[in-house]
Amino acid sequence: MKELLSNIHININDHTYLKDPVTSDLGMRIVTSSIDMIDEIGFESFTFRKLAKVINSTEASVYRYFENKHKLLIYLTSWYWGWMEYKLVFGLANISSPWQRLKRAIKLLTEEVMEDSSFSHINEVKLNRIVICDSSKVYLTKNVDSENETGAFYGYTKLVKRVSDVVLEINKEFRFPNMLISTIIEGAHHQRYFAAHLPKLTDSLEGEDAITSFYEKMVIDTLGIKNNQAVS
Amino acid sequence: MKELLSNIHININDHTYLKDPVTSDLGMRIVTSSIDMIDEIGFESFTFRKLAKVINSTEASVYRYFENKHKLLIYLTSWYWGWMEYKLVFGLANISSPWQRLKRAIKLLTEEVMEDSSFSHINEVKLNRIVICDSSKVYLTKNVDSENETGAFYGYTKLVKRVSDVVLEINKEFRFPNMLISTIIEGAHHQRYFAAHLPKLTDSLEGEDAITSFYEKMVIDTLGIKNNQAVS
DNA sequence: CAAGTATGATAGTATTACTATTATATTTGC
DNA sequence: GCAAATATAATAGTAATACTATCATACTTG
Repeated sequence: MKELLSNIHININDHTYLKDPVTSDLGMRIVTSSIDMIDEIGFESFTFRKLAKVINSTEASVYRYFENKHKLLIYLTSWYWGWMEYKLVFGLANISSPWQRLKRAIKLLTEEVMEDSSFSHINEVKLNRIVICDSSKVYLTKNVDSENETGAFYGYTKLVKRVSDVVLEINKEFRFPNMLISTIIEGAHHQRYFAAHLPKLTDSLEGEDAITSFYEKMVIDTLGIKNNQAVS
Repeated sequence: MKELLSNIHININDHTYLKDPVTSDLGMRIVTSSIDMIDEIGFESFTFRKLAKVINSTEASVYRYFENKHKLLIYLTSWYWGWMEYKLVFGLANISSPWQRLKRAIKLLTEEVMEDSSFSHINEVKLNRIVICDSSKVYLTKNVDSENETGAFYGYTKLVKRVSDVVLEINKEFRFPNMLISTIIEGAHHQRYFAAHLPKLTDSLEGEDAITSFYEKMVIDTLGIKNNQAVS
């Protein structure tokens, strides 16, 4: 997937920024360094003032790109979901068996993230950690509804829809496709966090990715083994 | 469950407060009104200054009970998990069938919360909404590890342990008991939030609690139907 | 009734989350 | 190659937040 497409670009809803950061050097530095900083000191301690200092710019200049740090977080998480969707579309291309498609999708959504050299200004490993810690903070606020109207969570819902459509390919009578997929996405993130910080809330297995194993088993069992080619 | 036990008291780890709020009138007002306010304006907008005004006290007095609003949130969520555990113990008393015990536990953990008149200073319906929106914010910070050491999340882990023990009663070979239970607790909360604000991420059913139905099905299917008396 | 404890009143500080203004580069269009 | 537009830097300022400190008073308890 690396250098195949040199000009891939993840589209982000333009309500999240005031000025598109990919259109300038300063914008790229804002994105790159904000990822570094949020990963390092946490979203709560992160401020535009600190960021400006690191990138040798000013607070006012950063504000020309993003209204506030919350909007910047929406931008970063939207990028992440867009990136995941792009990886999903690639990963499922030419795979015709619905069970295989679903298993690949689950793996992608739950496994640990590796760096992707296609996007030099974004460190996907760090961004993944940010998504795990902070992505729920973008919608767990009193402004969800108005922000949702502006399309702030479009990338996330689009990804969920795409995977739940695969679920429906397998069992079109299944009544909970979106619940199933959003449960595994959020669940896998939580479990990775628990594994690192609150191990009593999770389980680990020797020499195996317990999280991916669990969610794969869960989905297969929940969808039923009737015409299940999943075991193969 | 109402007036059976007039002196029930939920024990909270004393690292979460500076002065136990149940020991004074001011303390009770802090707890009661902070629940009202956080539910109404959201945790981000909630400040001790605003709270003090509402309870006719001062910022400094509130600070004598809680170090900061984050600690207050830990107190509130700990109370909630303690309360859930108390309801769980009650709800499972004298039920000997493990499957019945598990089904009752899932129902309790995933269903909508009703008010409990045993605790007059706490509105459980509002507190449940706060837990749904804000409980993850207590551990999704850079201080998790040190706060965990002080026992801040003990109530939550204890509840998860108790239910995962029921899982192991049914299938002691099951490799993911904690993951399963923490997934349904966090999952059910998320899904209720999605149902209210981001409906594309969930599914709803006419005349039925889709969330409880889904998680019950999920757990039953995932644990296997071998010696399953669950359907009965 | 004295001594301790809890609360209230008031004030003050550092930091955050912005907004505004002006000057200086840099790019682009002709 | 130059004018016009645009982007950024420099600086300053404000309101709100998240506290901390001090002192007076009221209330409780031994």
